[in-house]
Amino acid sequence: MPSKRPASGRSAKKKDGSTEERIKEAARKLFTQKGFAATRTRDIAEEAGINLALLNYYFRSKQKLFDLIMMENFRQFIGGLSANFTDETLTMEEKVKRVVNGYIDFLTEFPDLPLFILNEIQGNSSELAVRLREELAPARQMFFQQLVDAKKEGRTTLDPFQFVANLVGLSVFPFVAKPLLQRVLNVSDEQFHAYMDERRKLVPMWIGMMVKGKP
Amino acid sequence: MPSKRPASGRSAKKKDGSTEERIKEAARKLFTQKGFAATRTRDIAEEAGINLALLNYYFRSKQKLFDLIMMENFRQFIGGLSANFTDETLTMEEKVKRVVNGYIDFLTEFPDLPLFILNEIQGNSSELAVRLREELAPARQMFFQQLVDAKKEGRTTLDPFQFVANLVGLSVFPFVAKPLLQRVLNVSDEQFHAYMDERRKLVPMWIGMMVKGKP
DNA sequence: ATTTGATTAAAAAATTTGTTTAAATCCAAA
DNA sequence: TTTGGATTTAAACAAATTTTTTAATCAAAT
Repeated sequence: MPSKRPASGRSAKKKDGSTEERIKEAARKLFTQKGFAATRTRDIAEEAGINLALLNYYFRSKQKLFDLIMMENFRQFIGGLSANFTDETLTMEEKVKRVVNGYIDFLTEFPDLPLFILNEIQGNSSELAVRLREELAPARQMFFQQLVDAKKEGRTTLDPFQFVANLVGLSVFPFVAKPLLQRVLNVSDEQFHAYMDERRKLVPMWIGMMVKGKP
Repeated sequence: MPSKRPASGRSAKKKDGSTEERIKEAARKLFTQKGFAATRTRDIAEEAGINLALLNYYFRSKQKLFDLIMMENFRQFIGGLSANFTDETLTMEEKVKRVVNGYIDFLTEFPDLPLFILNEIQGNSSELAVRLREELAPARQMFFQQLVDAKKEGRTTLDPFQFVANLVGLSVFPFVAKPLLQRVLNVSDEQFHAYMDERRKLVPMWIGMMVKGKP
């Protein structure tokens, strides 16, 4: 076994990035696309254009590599959320706007990330689950408080659970179901993108209507 | 190799259903729960309480068994949708009510089906994609017509794509994200069920608000 | 009673796949 | 230029898994 991780020295005789980085990117692509079990180390090596043994040389094992990728993906996924919701200076409406826009930006760039996350949370539970709650605890706390206040002042009757389910359902679900929606409704990639762009304004508006109550 | 598929004769010396059926049910459970790659034929055999060789005896291969299960799952998933949307006698509001209720019933019973379907559609494409469009073509046709009519009469400005994205997002997404929502918002299984029950009325109401336009 | 299909246990064969080894190559510093 | 460690490669290894085979048992139908 290699005594120590190779220094981040020079290398990268081929084209772009260091080989370590190329392996990570290839792994990220395949893991997020097909999950852990369905991804073979050989595929990662081929995608990265490197020798199979290099994968273990740099990352010790498939599992270690996967854990690394998963954690990075995960951090990115909830990063924006937490930041927006713990901002004291923002009104609820403003938060919603920012979260929706943030997700649409993010998911346009990494469309297969949410499905990956959802799969992992269902299957794995242990590792992810704990970190999930920890990292989102402050945001949840602040959000609940804000909703409770609004309820007291009679500005809404909407339960926090339903609120979150709707917010994330309306913003991230279209990306999760992108292939399905596109096929069933006969929508091109460009059209889909345009629809998502529309939703930057629509979703906050709809959420607003839901919050205000039943007419 | 077995020359012909065993007749569906009697047998079933153990407890319930024919062994063929028991294998299928075990396979359905594991495949939908963990996906193709992560499921071992040994696990299926054990879950079904039968000998490993029987799996190949009845279904030839893991892949064949999987394809069978997938198609059946898939049919069930879109069955209700199609039926409701092609019913000429129903108003749009009534359709929405029925689809939402249908999904909540269905997904309460088979919570991990949608994630399975979404994964398959993303990964596989070819086989599923074609059948998907074929089976839903009449429903789509009728639904579009109805929406176009409503637009003409000024009853709505909502695009069909956004309509469907919202409808399915609000009804099925909570189930897809169930583990995530439960952990982050600290919700028990019973509470979750209660929330979903609430949504039978809430979602149609929200959809109604969205259709009517922006206040 | 004989036959036939269903079922099991065990093992073997065949494949797939993660990991390791041993040797070659490369590069910067001595 | 030589040297030594980092990097890379081809090949093999080892373990897991799917599939096939063989032989034996059992239950029902002929």
